[in-house]
Amino acid sequence: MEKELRAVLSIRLFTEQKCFGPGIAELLHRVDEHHSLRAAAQSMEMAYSKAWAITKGAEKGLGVELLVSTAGGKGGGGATLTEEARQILAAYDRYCEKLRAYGDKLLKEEFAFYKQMKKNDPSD
Amino acid sequence: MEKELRAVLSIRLFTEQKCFGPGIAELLHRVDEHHSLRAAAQSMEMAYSKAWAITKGAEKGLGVELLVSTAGGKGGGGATLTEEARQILAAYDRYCEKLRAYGDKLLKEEFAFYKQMKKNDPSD
DNA sequence: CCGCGTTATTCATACAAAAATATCACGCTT
DNA sequence: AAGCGTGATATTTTTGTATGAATAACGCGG
Repeated sequence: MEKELRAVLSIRLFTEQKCFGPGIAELLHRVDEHHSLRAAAQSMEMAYSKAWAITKGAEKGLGVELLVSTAGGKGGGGATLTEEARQILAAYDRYCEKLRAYGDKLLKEEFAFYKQMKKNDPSD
Repeated sequence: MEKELRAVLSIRLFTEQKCFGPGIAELLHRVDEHHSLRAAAQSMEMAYSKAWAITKGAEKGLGVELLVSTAGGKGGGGATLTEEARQILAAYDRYCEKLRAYGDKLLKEEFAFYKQMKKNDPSD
């Protein structure tokens, strides 16, 4: 019976306010997929009002427009990502991936003693 | 007017359950300082009941005793860290420090374009 | 020209997480 | 033996956050 130790990183970007994290990142990915903010929110079981709020917050914090939206018309309208949104999203994804990769490697180094500690524990 | 972009990492350790994070880490540091769980919690404006709950949760998750406590007696009792707690705490601190250092370096690399993006933004 | 489905926005409510409170046991000290 | 300040624990209260409803504007399609 092995208790595997793992690290979970939550990675958020701030300017003068919280502006980008895993929530908005996944949301933007899904907007790109569904071409609609409402459909994106629904697909991840997030209330539309929250989806709208976090995109507004991110746009305000970053000082960058993230969505191009149209209301009415074919299909009722929709939303797509700006070029800036794509760049930021891609950078965030790379940043998270590299940081987690390093975190995994580092965990093995710094907590090598923990396995041993548990092995010598008679209560386990 | 410079909007400095920064990353905030929240680093938590899990086994089969959440067991160690910044809250318990700071709490343990303060127990070491105050020789009391109650005083430690108070010093960081944390409810004692929460302090007790997170130490129990950490002990259960890690499978390791973290505190040696006595109730009653001189000063009413107190709590000190076990040797295992010291080791884990030290490892967690080193882990966080190295990860954040790498995160800072990586942020400059991956988000270099962002500064430029903002410079070219006429709305700013 | 009316209906449909979207974006945009606010707001009251429900739910979950955190904090405060209450209670008891403990064992020195006086 | 009573009091003090602690640890231990359950219960109640408060706070924060997410949700879903309500409303309006928009513009294509039938």
